[in-house]
Amino acid sequence: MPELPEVETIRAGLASRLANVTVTGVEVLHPRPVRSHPCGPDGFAAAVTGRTIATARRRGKYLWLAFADGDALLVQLRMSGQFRWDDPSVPLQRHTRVVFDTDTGHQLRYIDQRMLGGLSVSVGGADLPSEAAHVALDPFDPSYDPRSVAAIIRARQAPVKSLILDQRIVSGIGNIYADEALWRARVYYATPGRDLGPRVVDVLDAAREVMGEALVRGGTSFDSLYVNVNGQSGYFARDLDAYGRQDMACRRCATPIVREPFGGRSSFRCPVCQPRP
DNA sequence: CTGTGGTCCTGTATGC
DNA sequence: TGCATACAGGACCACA
Repeated sequence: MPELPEVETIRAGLASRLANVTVTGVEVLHPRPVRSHPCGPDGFAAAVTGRTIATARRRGKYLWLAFADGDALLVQLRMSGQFRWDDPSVPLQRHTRVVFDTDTGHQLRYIDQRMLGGLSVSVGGADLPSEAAHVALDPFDPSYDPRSVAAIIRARQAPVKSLILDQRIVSGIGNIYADEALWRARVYYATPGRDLGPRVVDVLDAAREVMGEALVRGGTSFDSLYVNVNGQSGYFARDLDAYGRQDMACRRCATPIVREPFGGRSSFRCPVCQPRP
């Protein structure tokens, strides 16, 4: 569910609370989110108990808690994963899957309605888990080079939206910000990468711009499925120009926004600003 | 290698 | 009131 601005909001919240915090106990309430651990839920709990967290890091939508010993707890929130930082007296909310007790007295709680996401221990992964090494840099990485990303996109014939959603090409962009970037750049989502010409740069610039604005607002939230570690929603939904605005007036030309199926999900566009070629 | 579609899950909204 | 269907901020995998 969360895209880069939401994951970054969560990462910052975790980093500010978890530095030098030790995990004193782990309770796995549902086995699925720890399915990738070879020794099952008990093995996962044993592997994490006693670890001291140094910080929280991120690449694209991949998030991990870097342990002081060089290993890491890798987190993929996917569609519905979230973290909460709560006092143990606060009742567990529905869909709580894993509870971490810490030496601060507070609990870190992993909640995931759909359980498409998961937690895993990455040996030696404190700096960059090998499981996330295939993920490209995101637009806010100091080493991000939009020109090389543009070159990759212009060499492909797949639809531009598929390409900017491909986390191996550029990371952090999901369905919301893809539609927002394409709206800002006035590009039709199914335009082949190789037909974009100089507009590739517009799309990439727009993606970074819109995600940066969303980050300042604490991310995009429509409901309780995205909240920060305090349980609060982000405020960017009101600023969206395309996503979720079916039949509402385009903020540039007043034409009703249309929703169309694409790649098994929904795409929103302005039929005048982003015409099909 | 490239592009596409199915799949993993649960919950909610909508229509018959 | 049921029941079926579609859809949801993601990403992996098999297949042509």
